[in-house]
Amino acid sequence: VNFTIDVPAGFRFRSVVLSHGWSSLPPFAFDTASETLSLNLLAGGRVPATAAIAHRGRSLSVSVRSRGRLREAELGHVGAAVRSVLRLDADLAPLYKAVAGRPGLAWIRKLAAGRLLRAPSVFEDAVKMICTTNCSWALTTMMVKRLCDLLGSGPAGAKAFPTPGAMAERTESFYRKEIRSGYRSPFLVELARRVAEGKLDIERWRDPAAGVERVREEMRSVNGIGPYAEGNLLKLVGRYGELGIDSWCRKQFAALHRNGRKTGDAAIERHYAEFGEWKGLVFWLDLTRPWYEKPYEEILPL
DNA sequence: GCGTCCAGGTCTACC
DNA sequence: GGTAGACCTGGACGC
Repeated sequence: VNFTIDVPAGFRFRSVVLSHGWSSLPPFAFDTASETLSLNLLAGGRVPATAAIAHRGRSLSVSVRSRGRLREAELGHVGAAVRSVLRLDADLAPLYKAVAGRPGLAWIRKLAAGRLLRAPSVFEDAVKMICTTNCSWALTTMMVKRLCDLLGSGPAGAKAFPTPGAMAERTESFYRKEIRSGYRSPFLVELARRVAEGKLDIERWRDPAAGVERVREEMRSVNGIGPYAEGNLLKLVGRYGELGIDSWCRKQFAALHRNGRKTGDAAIERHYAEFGEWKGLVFWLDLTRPWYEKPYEEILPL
C-alpha cells in the first residue's frame, strides 16, 4: 500500500536522516542509493509492517508492506508514526530565531536542521539510549539488532522493535547471554516491567502538556538513565534545555572550538548557555555540523 | 596471539 | 555535593 504525506515548507529529508545515529540503527535502515528510510513497526500496535519512506517533490512517499492486509485504522497509525518519527509537527521557528545572526549557526536554518529522528515509541527510544551508554556504536548496534531479532515481531530480517511486554517476559540472564547487554541487563528488565505493568507511563513523556520537571524526574527514576541519557531522551520528546554530553561530544567540542584542547563540561555548558531552552539542540547541531557537509556514504552508518 | 584501553555512562559507597 | 571504583562487551592498538 502506498500513500503520501505533506511536509512543512522547507523540509529536508536528508537533515532528518543525518540528525543522529538512529537512521542506521534497527529496526530503521537507510539506503543511500535510493535515499529511502525504512522502518519496521507494529501497525496499530499489532501487525508487523515495514514502511519505506522517501522524499518526492513536495511530499513524502510511504510504501507499506505487511503479510496481512492492513485495515484503514492500522494504515492511519503508520502514517501518524511516520509523522512522529520524522518530527514533521515540530515547530522549529523558535530555534531558528535563537540562532539568527550567528554566522557559525546560520547553516541550521538554511538546511532546515533540528528535526531529530526518533522511534515510534518513547519506550524504544529509552531502551536504545541505554544501549548507547558506555560502549562503542558498533556494540550499540549489535545489542539493538539482537533485541529486534530475538524479541521482535515480524518476518526474519524485518522485525519490529520488541514491545515492553515481550521484553518484560525475559530474565536478566537472557539479556546477558543472548542480547549480550552486560551490566545493562537488569536495567532493561526493570524498565520493560515497569512499563508493561503500567507503573511507568513512559509514552506520556512526549505529551507537550506534561511538566518538564516531572518528565525529568521520571527519566532519572529509570536505572541506567543518567545525565547523558536524560539529556538526549529529552531532545527526543521535544525538550531541548539539557545538553546530554558524552565522550564523543567532548572530543568534538574540543576539535571545533578549542583547537583540539580538552575542556571541562562546565565550559561546554557556558558556551551554549545563551540559547536557554534550545541549548541542547543548538549544542548537538553545532557539533554534528560536519555530517551535513558530506555525502551519505562518508558518514553512514554514523 | 595476548594484554590493555576505552567507547555516544551510571550506580553505589563513602567522604 | 563531590568523587573513586566497579561494571559487560567488543574493537583498536601496542607489543
